[in-house]
Amino acid sequence: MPKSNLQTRDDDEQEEKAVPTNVSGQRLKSFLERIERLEEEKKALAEDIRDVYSEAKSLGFEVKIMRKIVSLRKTNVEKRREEAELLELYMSAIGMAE
Amino acid sequence: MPKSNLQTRDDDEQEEKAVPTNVSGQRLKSFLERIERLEEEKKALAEDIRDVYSEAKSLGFEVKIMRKIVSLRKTNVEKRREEAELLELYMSAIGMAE
Amino acid sequence: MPKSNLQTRDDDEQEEKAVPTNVSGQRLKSFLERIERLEEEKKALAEDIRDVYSEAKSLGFEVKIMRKIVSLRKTNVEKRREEAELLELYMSAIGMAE
Amino acid sequence: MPKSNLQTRDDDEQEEKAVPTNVSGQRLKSFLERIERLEEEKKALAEDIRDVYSEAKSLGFEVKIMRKIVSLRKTNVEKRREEAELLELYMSAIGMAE
DNA sequence: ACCGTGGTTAGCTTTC
DNA sequence: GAAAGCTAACCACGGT
Repeated sequence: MPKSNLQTRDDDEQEEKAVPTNVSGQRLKSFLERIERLEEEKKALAEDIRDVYSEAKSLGFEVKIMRKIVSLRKTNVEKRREEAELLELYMSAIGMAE
Repeated sequence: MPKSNLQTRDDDEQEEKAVPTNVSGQRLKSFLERIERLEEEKKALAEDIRDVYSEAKSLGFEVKIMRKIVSLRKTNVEKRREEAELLELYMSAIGMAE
Repeated sequence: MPKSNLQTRDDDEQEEKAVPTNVSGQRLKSFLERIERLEEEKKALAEDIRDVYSEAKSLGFEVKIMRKIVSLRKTNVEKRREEAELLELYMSAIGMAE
Repeated sequence: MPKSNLQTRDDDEQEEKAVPTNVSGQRLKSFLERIERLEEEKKALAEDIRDVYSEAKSLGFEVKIMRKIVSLRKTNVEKRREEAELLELYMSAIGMAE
C-alpha cells in the first residue's frame, strides 16, 4: 500500500511540519492513536483479570464458580440500575421528573 | 440460600474481626474484589473509547470508517507479529536463535 | 453455482440413481431452506410484537416504560436461572451432583 | 418497592377477584403477557435455527459459509423486492397499475 | 428526517 | 475440537 493519508500504516512518525498536509488527516490520526492506546490498556486489563483467575485456580478455587458469582453480582447491579431508570420513567410519565 | 461465606451478596461490609470465618472464604472474597475492580477499570476504558469516537463524530468523522481502520491496523500488527514469531522459529530451528 | 467444495469431508457413499448431481448439494439446499423458513417465522413474530406495542401505545400506554418492564422481567428470569446454575456448580464441586 | 399494579414482579398469580384494581393495570398486564409469549416463541425459533446449523455442521458443512449464503440470499431477495416495488411505482405512474 | 439507544447477531477468544 | 463467554458490528425502534 502506498503512502496514504488515511493512516493505515502505523510507523511513520515524520513530516510534522513542511507539507501542508490536510489538518483533518492529522486530527484523525490523533483520534486513532488515542483509541489504540486505550484499547491496549483495555487488553492489558483483560489479561490481568485472567491472571487473577489463574492464581485463584492454582490455589484450588474453581474458576467456573467464580465466574458465575461475578456474573451474578454484575446482573444484580444492572438490575438495580434498570429499576432506577424505570422509576425515573414513571416519574417523568406522571410529570414529576426532577 | 442461607448466609454464605461464598459472598453471593454484594452489600455486606461488616464482620471485619471476631468470627473465625474460614480463611479460604476470605481469600476468595479478595480474589473476587480484585476481579471486579479490574472489570470496572476495563469498563471505564471502554467508555473512554466510546467517548473518543463520539468526539470524532462530532467533528465530522465517520465512526464506522474509523472502526474499520482501527480494525485493519490491528490485524496488520498481528500479522507482523506472527511473521516475527515465524522468523524466530526459523532462526531457532537453524540454531541461530538470540 | 457449480459443484461446491463446501463440505469439508465427502461422506456420501454413492448416488441414489441416475443424475450425478451431488448429494451433499441437495442436502445443503435443504438445510438452507429450513433455516430460511424459520427465519421468516421469526421475523413474523417480531412484527407481531411491534404490533402489540403499537396497539398498547394507541391506548395510551408508554412504550418506553413497557419495554423497560419487559426487559427487567427478562433479567429477573435470567438471574434466577443463573442462581440455579451456581447452585449446581456448588453441588458438583462438593461431590453432590445429581 | 411496594406493591404495584404495574407488574414489575413476575410471580404474583393471585388477586383474580376482590380488589377492583384499575382496569388499565389489567390491560397493561395483558399486553405484557402477550409480548412475553411472543418473545418466547421468537426465542424458540432462534434455537431451532441454531439447531439446524449444528446438525449441518455435524454432517461436515461449514457453518460460517452457510451463514454467508443465507445472508446473500436474503439481500438478493430484498433487492428483488425493491425492484418489484419500483416497477409497480412506474406502472402506477403511467397509469398501468394492476 | 436524523440521531441516539438498545437489542440482536455474528465472529473471536478462551476454556475444557 | 467443541462449547461458552466476550466483544464488536448491525439494525430497528423511538424520540426530537
